[in-house]
Amino acid sequence: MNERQIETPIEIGLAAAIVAVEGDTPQILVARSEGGDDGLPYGSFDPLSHRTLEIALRAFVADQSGLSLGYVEQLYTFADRGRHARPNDGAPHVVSIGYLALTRVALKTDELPKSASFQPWYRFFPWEDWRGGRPSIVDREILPRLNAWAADTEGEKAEARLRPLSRVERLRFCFGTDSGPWDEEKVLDRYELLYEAGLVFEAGRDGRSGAIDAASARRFGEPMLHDHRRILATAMGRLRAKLKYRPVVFELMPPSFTLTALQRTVEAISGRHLHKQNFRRLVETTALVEPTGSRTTTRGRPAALFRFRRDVLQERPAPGLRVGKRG
Amino acid sequence: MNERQIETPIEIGLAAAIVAVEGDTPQILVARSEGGDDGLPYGSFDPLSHRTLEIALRAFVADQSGLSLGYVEQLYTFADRGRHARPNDGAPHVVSIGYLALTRVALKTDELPKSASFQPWYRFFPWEDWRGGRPSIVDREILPRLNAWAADTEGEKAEARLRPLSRVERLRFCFGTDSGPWDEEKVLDRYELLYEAGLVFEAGRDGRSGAIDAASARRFGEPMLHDHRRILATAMGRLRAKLKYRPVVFELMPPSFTLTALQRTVEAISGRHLHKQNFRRLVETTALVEPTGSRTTTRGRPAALFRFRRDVLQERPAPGLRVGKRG
DNA sequence: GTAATAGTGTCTTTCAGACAGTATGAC
DNA sequence: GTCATACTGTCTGAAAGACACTATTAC
Repeated sequence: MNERQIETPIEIGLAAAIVAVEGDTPQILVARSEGGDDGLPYGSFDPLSHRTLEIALRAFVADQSGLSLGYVEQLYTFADRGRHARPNDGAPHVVSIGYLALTRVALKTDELPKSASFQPWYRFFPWEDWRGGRPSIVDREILPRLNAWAADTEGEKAEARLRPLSRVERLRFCFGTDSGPWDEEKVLDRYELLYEAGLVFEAGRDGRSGAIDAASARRFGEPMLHDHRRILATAMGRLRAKLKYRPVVFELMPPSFTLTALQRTVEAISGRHLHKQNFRRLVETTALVEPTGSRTTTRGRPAALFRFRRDVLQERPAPGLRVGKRG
Repeated sequence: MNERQIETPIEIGLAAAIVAVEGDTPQILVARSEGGDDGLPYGSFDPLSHRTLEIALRAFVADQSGLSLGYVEQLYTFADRGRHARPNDGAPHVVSIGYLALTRVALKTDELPKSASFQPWYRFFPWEDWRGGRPSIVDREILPRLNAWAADTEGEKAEARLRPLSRVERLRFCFGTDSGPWDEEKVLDRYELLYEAGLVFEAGRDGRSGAIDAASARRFGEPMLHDHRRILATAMGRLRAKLKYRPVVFELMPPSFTLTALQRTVEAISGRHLHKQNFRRLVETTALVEPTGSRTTTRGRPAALFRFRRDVLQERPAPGLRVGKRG
């Protein structure tokens, strides 16, 4: 039942969504190509040089950007034909493996090579930031067009075999229409819906029928090369989910921080506003942090500084900040 | 910042953990090699024949076993050197992508090719079945040896750079020693711990120093070829986790079923006993099922039959059976 | 004093976990 | 009736979600 054969040259590509948070802006390391297009840092995997995928990833990131990554997590492997290259161009087939990585240094932008920079991730996903309430782009731009798309029953029929849900159902699932809830973890589902509806730039670039013109598409977030925006969407959703059951936020925080700064960071990532009191209680009851003893001196009342309690890693089964509907 | 090069021929292998539940036994499709060793169904990916990885997976499974898969989910991509082949044998480097698949038919064993069969998954992980209370193998075989391993501070030092947790800490984390909780989702962590401690057969086979002899190692579950048991551990952990927030159990159930049968299936997978009343309330409040109207005729009081309510897919944000400590 | 930010105290609702019971069939 | 399995009613305590209030600094 085991068989093996080689037919097409295959290349393994590694793409990394490297996240840092500065103040209340989550940032993503973006590599700009010669053509001026944005993409994720990308490198190919050579099994002779590196023993594992993760080692290779850390190496090429350090090599290209000088960043030493902390937390690294594999996301997903894509091998869809037609990715990257045009069909029949004789190029090797690319299988790309997406990674999420967290780092503390978003600041030293001047130490990065010229082609690389940290960019606010909501530039690529403007509809994902609900900290200031329901974003106007959802109601003004997205939902009207998606509703029109969902009303196209002809197009729907064509995809019926592949999709268990109807267009209206998917719309409700992704965007919580009809007063349904907004689930901030469904970043990838929403991006894919917008892609299929032809609203994002990449849909037109990939030659999808029904795609809107490139200029209008720019309103639906900055595009990225290849499927890098899709990988970023996967990373955002994964990070938003992971926050709740693993203490990964602390990978993004400095060694000591105020509780407000911690809350701002969680809010920045999850794209939602949290209740201050509930958040503090949550942090307290989970015993994820301990006071350092010192305090800040900013304007207003000075805040106590805290540090992450590494002990929780062994104490509790699944420590994280289980922020609920509004925290 | 983007670069590309090809140096070593690379082969993409797909390995599938195909799960079915029969009564209260979770089963896994096992392919037996000519040598009589167990492994997962395995095929290689040819980008010319198949457009996506998932399509290729479905095709080779259908081809080899005749099974048509329902739910399919990608797990993880491994590319560790030294996997599969001996070093320097000139063979292509193998990157293998693990998949979890669920299917309803565990029964038609006679239609499977001779080399394939469904096997109870607890044969490979005897310490993971806690339905009858704490398994004796944990206390009698595993913990004594792991405690001895954790007491070896010399060995510990060698791995200190790689591992943030000490051996004792990892032991507590994985097995909930010191009256800590048992987390049924940590299947992979436990397997990797046993591997590193040299207790499982694969550790000796891979030439790990400190591994116990092959005969004793058989007590720690049946081994599998390559890293297939590791992939199976990943699949089990993922499925146990997924049960709680997505309605995946129903992929394993017949079209109509009793609530008791549903509970047995959940228990079989999660390896824990659940409270009947709480389980029923859970199912009721989540509105995941609806009565079909008919009832069973077994001995004892006849049970009402239910079917999965497909509507929940669009109604609630993350429907699943959030079974808690004891359900 | 005012502006600004930090940090409680406590109420209500929901829901997980557990108790012990009653119902309906085959024999 | 007995045996076996299906099903339910309700208590308890722990959190989630929300309310409004007090505290400490700079100016």
